Amino acid sequence: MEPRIQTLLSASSPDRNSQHLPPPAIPRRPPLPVEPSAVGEEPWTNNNPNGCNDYIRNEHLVSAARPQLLPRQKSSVPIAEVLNDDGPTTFHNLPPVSTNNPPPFSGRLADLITEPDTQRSKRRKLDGARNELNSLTLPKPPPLKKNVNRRHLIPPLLQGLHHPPPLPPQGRLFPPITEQRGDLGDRLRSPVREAGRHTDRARDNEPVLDRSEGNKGRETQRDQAGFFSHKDIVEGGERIEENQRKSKEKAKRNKWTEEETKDLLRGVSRFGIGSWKRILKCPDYTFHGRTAVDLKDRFRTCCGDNGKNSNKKTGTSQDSEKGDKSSAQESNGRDKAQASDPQPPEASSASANPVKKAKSKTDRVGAAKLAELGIDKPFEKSKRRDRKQFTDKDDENLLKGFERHGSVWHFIRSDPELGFQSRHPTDLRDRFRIKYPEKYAQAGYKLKPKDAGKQKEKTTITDSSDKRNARRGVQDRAPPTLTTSAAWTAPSSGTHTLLPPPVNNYSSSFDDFGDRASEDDADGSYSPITLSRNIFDWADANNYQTNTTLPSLSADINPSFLSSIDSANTNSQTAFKPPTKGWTSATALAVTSSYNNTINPLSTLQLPPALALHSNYMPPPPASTSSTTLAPISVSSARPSSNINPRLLTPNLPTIIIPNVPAASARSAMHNLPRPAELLSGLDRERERDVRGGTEHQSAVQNTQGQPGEEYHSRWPNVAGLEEGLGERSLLNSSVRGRGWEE
DNA sequence: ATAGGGTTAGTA
DNA sequence: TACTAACCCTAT
Repeated sequence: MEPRIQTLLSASSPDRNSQHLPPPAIPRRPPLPVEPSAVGEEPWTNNNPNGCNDYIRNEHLVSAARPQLLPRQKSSVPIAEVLNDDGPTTFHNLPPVSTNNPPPFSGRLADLITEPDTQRSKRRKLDGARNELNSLTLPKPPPLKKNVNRRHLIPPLLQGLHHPPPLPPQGRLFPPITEQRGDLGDRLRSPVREAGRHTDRARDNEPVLDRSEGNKGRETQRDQAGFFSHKDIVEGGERIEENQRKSKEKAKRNKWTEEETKDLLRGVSRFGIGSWKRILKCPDYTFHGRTAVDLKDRFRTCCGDNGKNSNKKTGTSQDSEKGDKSSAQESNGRDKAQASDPQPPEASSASANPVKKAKSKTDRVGAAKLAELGIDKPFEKSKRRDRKQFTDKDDENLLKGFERHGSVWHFIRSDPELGFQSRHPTDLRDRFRIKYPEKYAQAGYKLKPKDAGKQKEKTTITDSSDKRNARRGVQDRAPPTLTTSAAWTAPSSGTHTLLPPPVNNYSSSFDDFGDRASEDDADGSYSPITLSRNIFDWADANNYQTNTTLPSLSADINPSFLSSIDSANTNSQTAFKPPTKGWTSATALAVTSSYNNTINPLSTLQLPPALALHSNYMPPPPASTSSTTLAPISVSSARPSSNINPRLLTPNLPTIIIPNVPAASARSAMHNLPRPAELLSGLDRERERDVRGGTEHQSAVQNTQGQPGEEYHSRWPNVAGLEEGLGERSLLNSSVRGRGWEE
């Protein structure tokens, strides 16, 4: 294989490299330290001004590895050159086939576009000469890493996917960059994008993250033959075409045939009004590309709103307080009352909606026709409950209930003061998700994609500012200010005061974090680690104890766990899915500590600046200190902590005492571990807890504003903290503790 | 009991 | 027709 590769390389490389592929010899600009770099960073995004650019330039790498699969590489006229002639955006930034020190690309779109021709030609000569040499001595593809000294917080998992795929001809379907500057900038600043970038990516060997619109965070995959699937690669481009096709298809109206209408009516007669999906799926009926909504609309067209929901009562708007909603509700009730008259649909609609009938007379289905279809009785009513709008008062009560009972929806429902007896617990949950998406997400629930999108936008700002804070280092920064939307679910009744971690002498121990943060940030690869709650399940299953010593934990680190962490680290939106089951938070933390141990002897304190486990609950902030800067905290686990004897805790091991969490939510919710600085702060307060000598369960309830031991009867979690074990001190200040866990 | 995805109603 | 919100279903 290798001789073959060499043969091919020597045959084609000199020509190609010396004449046509002049890579930049020197970086034109230093990489921007803060702003994520632009287009060049993400060769497979739609942001690329020239969709085939990356395809071409990476073809060298691919062809070196599999020349037999790419016979066109033998062409004396490299395809890159041919294509370069096509447009103004040439491939002058193409990397050499092999260089020991490939120059970093600033990643700025401007660099791609505005380079003067003179520079271009100069570089062409230089690089041509250089590449000629290289081509003689390089039988293998160039090394993937250009900066092996770069420290990784987590071992890279995605490096192997950095090869861009050879695109088929259709692969050049990347759409032109037409988005406006602002859009591009926004996209480039997106957290997903930043998270996906990797610290020491060799640009042409990078993992290809397809971040085209609607496909963010999705990793392009190779197919069995080792190629990236065409589908994945050109998906971004094709999606647009597909959408255009779709909208064209949608544009032309698909008129209902008589047979379809008959089938619809038969279906309604059989399954009842509202069972659109069932009707649609029923093989007895034929519909031409209809959706359930189409069926519903068609039925309304041909039969009006009659015949349905006759079970609905008037006056369901008794709690409607909004004028519009109320009136809507009432009219709804009126319609339903009318519809409750068990007369044939046609007769009902005729009397109830004369206007409608006149409007779509031809579409109306008469009783005769219904009889003809064998429908001689009113359509069965929908079995759905009445749709009942949530009023402002409802929302208010819902929030109140949430503060009172947490996310135990059936408690909220049962609370007589709140008046949700007619609702189902899930109704309350759904409404809460809609009305208070931030709180919902912070409570550890998964937002629906739509809501999540909104939520992401909100949190992006906070995340990036936190990152900048981290970059500045611990010493000279205030703890990240967490906005309500980002950090806390704040029961107004809360009286706990969580103080910001004081800056202390330990802070300097974390200078390395600042360093690392800036390192990572420079490349934009830094992101919080997101772990799934499955780690808790896993830990349970494996009987991990929170007092396990760090060394043993280190020894037990599952490689795939770290890989998974890295995977998650690459994309902050990716939930960590451990291979077996979960880990306890303590385990995860210890793992992290031990991992960082390779960096700094203060192993137990070494946490990434914003290591984020997923947390189901956020301890409520103090009502009186809403502006106080607080660290994101909260660690939880699937087990109550009261059975853990603090005396048994192993020195040097951070131990997280964990409140009970619903198993279901434990699987997917978010946790945020404190940052190192916050872990280091508040040491003295921990002594207070130890002196009190209560169980973890009790001592975790702590108020730093003179109300120690206040018990909060709710589902709010208590995070008892990380037990340092050095003397009487603990790493956690009070901010890492939430409310007591009393149920 | 709950989480999360799916379905349907209503509206612009 | 698209979209949102209310409601439903089902696996856990």
